[in-house]
Amino acid sequence: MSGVSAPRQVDVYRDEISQRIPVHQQVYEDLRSRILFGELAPGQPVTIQGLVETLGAGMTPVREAIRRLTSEGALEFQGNRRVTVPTPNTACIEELIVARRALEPELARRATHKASPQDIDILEGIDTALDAAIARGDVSAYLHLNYEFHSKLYTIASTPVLLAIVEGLWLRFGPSLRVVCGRMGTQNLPDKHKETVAALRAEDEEAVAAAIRDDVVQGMEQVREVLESNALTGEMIDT
Amino acid sequence: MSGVSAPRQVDVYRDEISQRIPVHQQVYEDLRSRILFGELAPGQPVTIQGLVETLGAGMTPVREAIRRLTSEGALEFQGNRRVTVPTPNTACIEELIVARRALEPELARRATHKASPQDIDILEGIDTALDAAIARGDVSAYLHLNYEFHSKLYTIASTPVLLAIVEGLWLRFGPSLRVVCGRMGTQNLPDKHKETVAALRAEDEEAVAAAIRDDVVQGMEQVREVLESNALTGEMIDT
DNA sequence: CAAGAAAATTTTTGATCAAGTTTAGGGCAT
DNA sequence: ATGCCCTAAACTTGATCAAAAATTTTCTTG
Repeated sequence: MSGVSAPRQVDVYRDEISQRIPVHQQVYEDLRSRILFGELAPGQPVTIQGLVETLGAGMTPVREAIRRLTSEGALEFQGNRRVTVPTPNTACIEELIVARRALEPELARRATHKASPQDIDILEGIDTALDAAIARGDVSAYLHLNYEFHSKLYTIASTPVLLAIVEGLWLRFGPSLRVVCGRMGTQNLPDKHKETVAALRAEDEEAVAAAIRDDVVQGMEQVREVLESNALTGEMIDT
Repeated sequence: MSGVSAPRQVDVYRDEISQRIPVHQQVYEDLRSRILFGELAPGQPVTIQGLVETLGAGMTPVREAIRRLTSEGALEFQGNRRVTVPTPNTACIEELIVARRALEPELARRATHKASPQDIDILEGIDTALDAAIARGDVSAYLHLNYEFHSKLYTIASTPVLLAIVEGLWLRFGPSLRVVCGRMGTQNLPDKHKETVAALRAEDEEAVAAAIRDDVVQGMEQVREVLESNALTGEMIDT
């Protein structure tokens, strides 16, 4: 071809801003966020073609995202080719409690000495915003900020394997958290974030681990309660 | 609710013979097995088109299988569109030790009371075959049977969430086990399977958990040792 | 004649493949 | 050693085929 002095068409676009993110990655992140924060309710079916139309993406990327989320437990094969957001039962919640209680304090412990003062400030800032969200009854903001607090803390630990496991756990009970808020409101959602921040400032490993353990157990117990009362009242899976 | 809901859905004969397994599932299982048992070495690149040609499958199913395994930690994005079998470093092994030590004894404990005499017989049979494999230096058989022993035990626990997590852990250190065997042979690979079986027969939860804990720690320490000696001797990792 | 259920048809959705487009990495020339 | 170009591989789309759900039709029975 000629093009001796021909400028290449895509020469400048390769800056940092461009960041060619593959479509399957975008779809994955979008779906993941919507599941994690309860925008897709438990039991809700997720169809490939529906996502293709909604997101305007091709079929293969959507399939890849669904496979990925299925293997993370965020979606569930419903027997015959159907995929839904899972509805955890009591036994599942029990397992999640065991796993979170075993792993998250460990992550918190490892984050203790690695947390810089700025990190702790950020965590405190998240918690402040979280309190504000609770005060005005903003469920979505509460869910996002609560996740952000834990995620930030665990990221500080710099333990990628443990982090991946725990993030997978959050995907499993995330949809239920919104149901809990719908039942109990945001007022009765105590946490141990201030204790966590104080223990981090004191660099007290055990105290950080204990605060996170209490936070985790407290939160999961509420999920279990609401789940059991839901199972009793009626299986209303309305749209 | 429409109370009719007559079970007019006649069960298709698909139970026994038909069993139409999707291609993406077959590819997933094939790849998973090859990674878990070290047929794909750590660091080895995995290309989509290579698999398409090797397996004779289409591109979409292969992509789905790779996404799934990537999200399970069995494969790894190598930055720019490249996928390889991960090469765990010491920090990664440390994390795996923490996670396995936290979760597998818990699974074993829960399996104790659910294990039927037949289940225990099966476990003992696997261990006998395992000893035979060690005696004749059959690395592949050793790897398969060792996995089978643990997998069988954890399946008995009937805790799907914990099981999924632990199987994910196995995928991460599986490729390294073959490297360990290549270094140390099969003779010096002690386990605590007989102690486990005896404790199961006695229905002694704590003893079962302790045996599995020792087995896990013992095995992972060997992985760590070989990994460190490998890191010292040959930096064969591409820059 | 009406009502309900079984069967057949339609329609929606999932699974797979093949072709076109884009991008990263290696080879080659200067 | 540096920069351009070319190849090979990843990414994406659209089309096609098969399977399952929804709907309609028809047949049987009270």
